[in-house]
Amino acid sequence: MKHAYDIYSDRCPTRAVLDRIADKWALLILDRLGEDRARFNALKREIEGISQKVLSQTLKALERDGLISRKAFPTVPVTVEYALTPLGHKLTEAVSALAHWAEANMDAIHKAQAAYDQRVR
Amino acid sequence: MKHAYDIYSDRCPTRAVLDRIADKWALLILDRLGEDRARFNALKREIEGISQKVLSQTLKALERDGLISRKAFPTVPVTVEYALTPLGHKLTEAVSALAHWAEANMDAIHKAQAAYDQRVR
DNA sequence: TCTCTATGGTTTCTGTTGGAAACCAGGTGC
DNA sequence: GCACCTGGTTTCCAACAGAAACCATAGAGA
Repeated sequence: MKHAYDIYSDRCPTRAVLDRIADKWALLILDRLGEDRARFNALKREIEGISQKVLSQTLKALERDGLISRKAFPTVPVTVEYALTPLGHKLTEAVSALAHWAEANMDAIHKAQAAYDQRVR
Repeated sequence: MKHAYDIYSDRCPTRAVLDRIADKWALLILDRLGEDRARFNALKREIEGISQKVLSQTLKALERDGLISRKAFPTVPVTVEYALTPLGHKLTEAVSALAHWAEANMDAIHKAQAAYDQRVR
């Protein structure tokens, strides 16, 4: 057995991790940082719709999990740069696949939704 | 251009889709149905900690998006079977990768968290 | 008959969360 | 002094998640 964890188990610590990465904003941040490092306000601008609070919270959580790194430069005004760690980088393949699956299969989903709404109405 | 969608854009419909699949319970359900079809109460038992309400809601949403199918058999008591559609099946590779990344990298995350908590304390 | 089981849900209530906006600290230019 | 840049934190309210109760149907057992 490679590891004793079971994602289906209530008490398994992997659940807490899944809960964190199975989050719209965390996924978008990881996907964006997979392209290149970025600063706080750049993330805020590029990931449209994210609030400062949620961005700040999510970055902090991702940093605590060792998925991203935070570097502050004593410039004026202060510059803070976020980047993927090696651990986080391994994640981005899966994350990227998920994010871009949504882009690639949007049409099929639209059709399914329309069909469902017609059936159920 | 293969498609005109941009996951980083606020108004892009892919955002709604990402919001739905970037959900702890939806991911676990999809991952579980990737193994084999299952009935309502089987899902409820196997995916520990999910409530009936959330399971019901999530299944309904996934069905509307065309990712899973629902079949009701007029047995007594009624039997309802959920399974992946072809569209949903394409998703499970990415979903599975995400869910099992959490299992595989739990140790590294634990270490990162401990290190972070020590630094920040 | 009356109760207990099972099925697959819906409803109700309450605590936690998410997002919008305001606020904050430090420093520079006008 | 005043505005403005950075990267945040705080405040407030509406929306959501989860726990528990409830529902309809029907078969088994006492």
